[in-house]
Amino acid sequence: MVDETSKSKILLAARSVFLRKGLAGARMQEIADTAGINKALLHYYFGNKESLFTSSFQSLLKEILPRFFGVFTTNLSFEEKVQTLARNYIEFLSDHPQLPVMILSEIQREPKRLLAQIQIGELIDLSTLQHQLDEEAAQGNIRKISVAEFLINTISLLVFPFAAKPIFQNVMSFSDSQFQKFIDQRKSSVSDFILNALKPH
Amino acid sequence: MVDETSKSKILLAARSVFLRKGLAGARMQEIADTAGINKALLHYYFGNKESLFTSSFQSLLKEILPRFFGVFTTNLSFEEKVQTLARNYIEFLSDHPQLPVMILSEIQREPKRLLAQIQIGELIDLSTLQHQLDEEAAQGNIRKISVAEFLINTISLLVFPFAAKPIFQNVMSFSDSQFQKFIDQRKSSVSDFILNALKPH
DNA sequence: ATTTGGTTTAACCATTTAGTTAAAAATGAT
DNA sequence: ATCATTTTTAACTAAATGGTTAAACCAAAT
Repeated sequence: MVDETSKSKILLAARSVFLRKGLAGARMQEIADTAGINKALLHYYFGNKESLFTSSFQSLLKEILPRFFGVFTTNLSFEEKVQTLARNYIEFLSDHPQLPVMILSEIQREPKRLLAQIQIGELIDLSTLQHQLDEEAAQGNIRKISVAEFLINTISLLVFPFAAKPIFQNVMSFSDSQFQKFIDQRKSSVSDFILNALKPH
Repeated sequence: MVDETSKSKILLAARSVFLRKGLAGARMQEIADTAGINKALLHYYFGNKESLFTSSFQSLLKEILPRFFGVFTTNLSFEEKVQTLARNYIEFLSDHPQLPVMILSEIQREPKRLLAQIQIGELIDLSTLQHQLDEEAAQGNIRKISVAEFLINTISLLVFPFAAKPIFQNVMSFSDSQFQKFIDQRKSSVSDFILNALKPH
């Protein structure tokens, strides 16, 4: 059963408007309209714009972070982890292509306020992942690589194409459906690319 | 000799403020103050905020695009092109880490207005690059790869770490200098990563 | 029937901000 | 010295916008 309280309707609406306009560009009135309620109720529940933004950001992160990093707490093999990660990211971001840019830009603009909410440490144990990478390297399955480099390379390949979607489509003269086709292929091609790059000499 | 006209001082100041605050978040007064002139002169030269934004964006692109894509019009070998690309991107973005997010977010927010200014076609000939990739593949130097996939993978690996800088530093507990050290290593490690990924079976 | 909490209405305030204006001052070329 | 151009000053307008308020309304629970 869907949560249809006004509070959650507001959070959903705020998410959608902030996603398109950012904090500074969003209008409280538009959020109220989108939520199908009035401006007074916005302030009744959330006090002011910033606190609404923070709340909506928080509820968003709560939803997506486990989806993005949950795979690291599984028992999958290294190869399977990479493949699962790629599928998870690409499938979710295909439905929310504007998400990366909005998150990145709001964090860049006010890092302290938002970073506090991102406690990835609870979702991904860096030292365990580093152990797995070392283990694979010791067994000659992959080259030696630091967890920092592995993570940033993997996430870069998965997320950036969505962040750069409009400019990429422009450069390549891709229609929306061509872009989506290209992106779908990446579910496998990105993991191939990464696993190849990590193949021992 | 540096161009010290008011007009160019304004463009520089606008660039810096828009870079930090974005179009909606920027204040004309702050731009005037940064430029060391008054608000009336802003409007005297640029009429309104949007036209100032467009002008400053245009002057910015004119400066950075050749730096980013000029390598594709050289006679360098494929390997050297990748290496040069990596160096160029990383060196420039190290000095302007906020640039990617601001460009991506403004393009996402108003694609038509800004994409018109990005005529990468004049800087990078896709079919020539595709030929070079095919050629290398035919000679057994690399795997077969489309120009779209090659470009997006390469640019992703080079640009995304800067876009994600604050969150990455947070996750990794990297200080600024640790981040810079990590980034410096990527001048070679990214090209290695790419060239490995493209090594034939 | 009354209370309670959520919700609407609609008017209102205060502030910020883009943009304007007109006159004066500075600057530099002729 | 004069003239055109650039720049400043400072006050002003108009609009947008975040936020407030108080009274009324409604539905469900008691």
